[in-house]
Amino acid sequence: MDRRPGGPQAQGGAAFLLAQLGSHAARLFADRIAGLDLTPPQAGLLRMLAASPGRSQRELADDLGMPPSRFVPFADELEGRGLIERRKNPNDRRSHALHLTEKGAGLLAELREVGMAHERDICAALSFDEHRELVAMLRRVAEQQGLTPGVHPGYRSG
Amino acid sequence: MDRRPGGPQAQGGAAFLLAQLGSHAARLFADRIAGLDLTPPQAGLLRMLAASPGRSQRELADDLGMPPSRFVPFADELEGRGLIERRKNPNDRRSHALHLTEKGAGLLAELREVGMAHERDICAALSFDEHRELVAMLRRVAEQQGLTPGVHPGYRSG
DNA sequence: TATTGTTATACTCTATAACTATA
DNA sequence: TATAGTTATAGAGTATAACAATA
Repeated sequence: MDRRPGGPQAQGGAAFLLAQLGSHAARLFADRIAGLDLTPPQAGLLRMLAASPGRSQRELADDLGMPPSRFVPFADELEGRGLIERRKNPNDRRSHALHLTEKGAGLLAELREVGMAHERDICAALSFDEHRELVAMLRRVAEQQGLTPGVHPGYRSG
Repeated sequence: MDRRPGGPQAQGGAAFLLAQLGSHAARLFADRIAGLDLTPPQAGLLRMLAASPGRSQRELADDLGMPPSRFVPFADELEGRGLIERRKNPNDRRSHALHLTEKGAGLLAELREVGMAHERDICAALSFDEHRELVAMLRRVAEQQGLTPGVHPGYRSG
């Protein structure tokens, strides 16, 4: 029986473990990609641009959970580093269509390798089958909670 | 086969899902306990004081991942609300021994109920057995990653 | 001389809201 | 008149470091 004060659910329940492990995993990931001079939101944008190129800044800002005004200097830096580019939209000249550059695509490839190493480290305690089961359960929970696959605005800093 | 750009691990791996679900669960929990006028770090301190009363501010600040200077106004507010109290330590008069008041213990009881409702909501997609399996796996992962049970400094804001 | 708690300051981060150009 | 992007400003939140009391 769990006698830790605060109640078993509070400290040992799935919700708490998810929050604890999630913040741990996010911090570790941030440390890893710092070696590529990227922050988690920056990595997120690169992935989003690879998945669906040509979207407007406003849409992307919404997905990243940041106000449009904050997105501007955020995109400025990546553009200055030659990783993304703003293309003029001929149909609506107010909006910019954002795209990954070749250099950006190259960095994204490195990012994927880092991501796989990260996955291995986080799940080191699990067997191959257990890992598969865990992913399947987490996916169901995420879906039931209405979370969009592949994007989360929980990123912090950057 | 998973063809989403960014790679299957990046967006669908366990590490990503943990981060996504963890931040989701943490945000939802923060919303819930806002009804008790508590932030996640405040709730964390109440639980810590119930688990091990009489510790010094420095120790508690370390566990919460905040500098001692920030802990001062943080504890001030809870003391002002009559939820915790600073007792003089007769052995070392530099340090304060922090304790939960009766009122603080009462609020902690409410907090537990909120925590259980939170747990049910987050795991609504899982059967009883699946829930048990998930918790067991997450505990193993957390232990292998060297995380301290019951405490995590990933809290934000408050 | 080192450590606990505290205070003060300076800085980063962020959102709000004003502004422009297109529609 | 409404919207995309941008800029400016003001506010919150935070850490760093100086300080006082005690060891």
